[in-house]
Amino acid sequence: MSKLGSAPTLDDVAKLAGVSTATVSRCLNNPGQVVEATRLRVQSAVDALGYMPNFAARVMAAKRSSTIGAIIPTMENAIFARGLQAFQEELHQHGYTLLVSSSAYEPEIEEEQIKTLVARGADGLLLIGHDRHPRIYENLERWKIPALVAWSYLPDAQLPCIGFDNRAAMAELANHVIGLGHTRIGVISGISAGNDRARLRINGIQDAASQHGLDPSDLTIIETPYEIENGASAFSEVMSQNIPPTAVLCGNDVLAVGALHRAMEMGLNVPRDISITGFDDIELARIATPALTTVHVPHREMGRRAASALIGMLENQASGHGNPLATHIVERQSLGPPPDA
Amino acid sequence: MSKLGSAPTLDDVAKLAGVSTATVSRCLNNPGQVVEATRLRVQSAVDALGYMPNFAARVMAAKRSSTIGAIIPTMENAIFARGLQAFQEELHQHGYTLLVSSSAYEPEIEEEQIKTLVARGADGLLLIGHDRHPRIYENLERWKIPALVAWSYLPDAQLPCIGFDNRAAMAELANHVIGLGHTRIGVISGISAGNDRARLRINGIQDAASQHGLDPSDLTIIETPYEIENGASAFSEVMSQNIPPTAVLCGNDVLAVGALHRAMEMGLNVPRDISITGFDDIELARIATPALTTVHVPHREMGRRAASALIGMLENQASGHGNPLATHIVERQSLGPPPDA
DNA sequence: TTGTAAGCGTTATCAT
DNA sequence: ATGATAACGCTTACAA
Repeated sequence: MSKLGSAPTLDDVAKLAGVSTATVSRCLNNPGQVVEATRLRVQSAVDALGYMPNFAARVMAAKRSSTIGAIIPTMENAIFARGLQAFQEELHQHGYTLLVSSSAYEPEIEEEQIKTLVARGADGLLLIGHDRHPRIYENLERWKIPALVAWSYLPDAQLPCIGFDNRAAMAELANHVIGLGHTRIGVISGISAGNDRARLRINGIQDAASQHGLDPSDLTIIETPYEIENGASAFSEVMSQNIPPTAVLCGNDVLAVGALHRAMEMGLNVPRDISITGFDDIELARIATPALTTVHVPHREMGRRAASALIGMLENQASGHGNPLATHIVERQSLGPPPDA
Repeated sequence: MSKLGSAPTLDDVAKLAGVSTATVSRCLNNPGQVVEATRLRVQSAVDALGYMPNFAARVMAAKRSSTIGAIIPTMENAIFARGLQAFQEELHQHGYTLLVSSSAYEPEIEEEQIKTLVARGADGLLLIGHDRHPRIYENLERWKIPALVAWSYLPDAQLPCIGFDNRAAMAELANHVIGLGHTRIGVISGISAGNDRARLRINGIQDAASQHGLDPSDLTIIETPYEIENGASAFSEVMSQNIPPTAVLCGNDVLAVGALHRAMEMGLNVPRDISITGFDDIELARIATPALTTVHVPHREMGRRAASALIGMLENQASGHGNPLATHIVERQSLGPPPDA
């Protein structure tokens, strides 16, 4: 019997409708199994009481939550926003709810968040990138909870993944930059430790350098957390060398916008005096001044595909594996030939 | 008895440690009540099994979840990011977990999200702004679930609130603009229906106009969803009048950045040819070109205070009511005197 | 200090 | 088509 002022329960509804709790439960979950007349009676009892099923009780009894958990590195900028949005839209269409939390790029926080999400009964997990402690993969296996990695495609990863080839994508851009005549190149990267996307993008630049006969160890590489302000500081640092670079490739658009801003403050004209590029193609890249030349990532499609793949793993024991997504360079105004060309 | 390959339960831990489930539960929740020796034994059983308490079961048994739900209008831009971040940090310090969902500025979605969060056992709710269907307030009361409104302070609101006076804040800015000599003023607002913040900011501008002997009905007001692109279109529209305004006040920084960008595309110099202002003081405002003159909102403090107030309501039946927070104008480069002054 | 056992609100398996 | 009833995994009086 429900106490006054608490949320009504299945039992309250059943009593009011004059049926058993089992019937009420069926009305809610398998309306087809119940005859029209009873269904109507139950429905009005539900409405009258403002009944809402108790989620915890439902999860316990059904042993599934129709909930997917996602742990993303940050919500502070738009890097993951579009992809996650598409991910959640696709999940919603299939009757799943998304629970999101962020790890602030901290491995320990990510591990804690994974536990929290599993404890909350998530049926499956979306993780960003591959770099994490082996213990986490062991636990996931032990708990038998399907997980999918996004934002990074690796052919031989431990977990199925939906994403793009960060290394090749950045190499393509770097090749283009070098092809324009740049030989002194600065790199402003995110912190690469524990972040395969950042690491692979650096590798991509190194690949392109080697390929063009440049010495990869001549690259000036600065690593800094993905924040606009840090992009600005790193730009100052990279430009303060004896022979400053003529092009600065940034690990993402956020860093690039910071660099762009600092260049302006330093009285440098982009791209006449210095070229700057980004990665991701978030909205910021379009509205920056000058608009940012960057690598376009198909965020929405990645989110959609990740959702389908994960649902496939949950419902059809599908492998979840797919093919890498294609990226492409978006040429805007921040990249040009080197000044002395 | 737990089946192989499922997550271990309290019972498994109890058996392994040779104690009752009650004792294991105490070790986890009130370690003080248990003697050192047993505690250690239990702890190693927990570790050995990789035990994680089942959240749903815990919520059912304890009848509280230590979870707070927040429904914010959007995650797509940074408007709510900082405040929410501070909110969640403060909650975390007090042992609460935050569950966030977004309503996309849709009243029906918000209502659905509230139900979902309540069904999931949220102990309390954070809502943005006051405008919503009375039924929602009735339900909240019926379910006896404490809720707090943030981002808008209203002295006689139905729910306790932590926020600032949107009307006065915008009036202060408008007064400043008019004081500079502007008489033809355009307004690019968010959709005001169902959004008291947007509505009150418009009212603030109207207040300032009246106060200076201008006719509030002479203001050109365009309402459009908070997106950069919309700010740009609205700017075109507001400038296409016979006698265009010399200053355009935007309902938030996102719209203002769009307007700024379009002004540049139109070959207008800001602020020489046209002044543009924002509201919120998000990071975007600082890095825009030119940097945006805007109203600074103490987002982090608001988030912190909201968390404290809500926890107070949950734990000490405190009223949750506080005083309005102060805002202030941040003068940067997008506002100047009118061209003909 | 520790154990026993009664719930918590559903779902799902049997009967009927 | 519907009704009993046994789980589900945990917390918390109450007993010992």
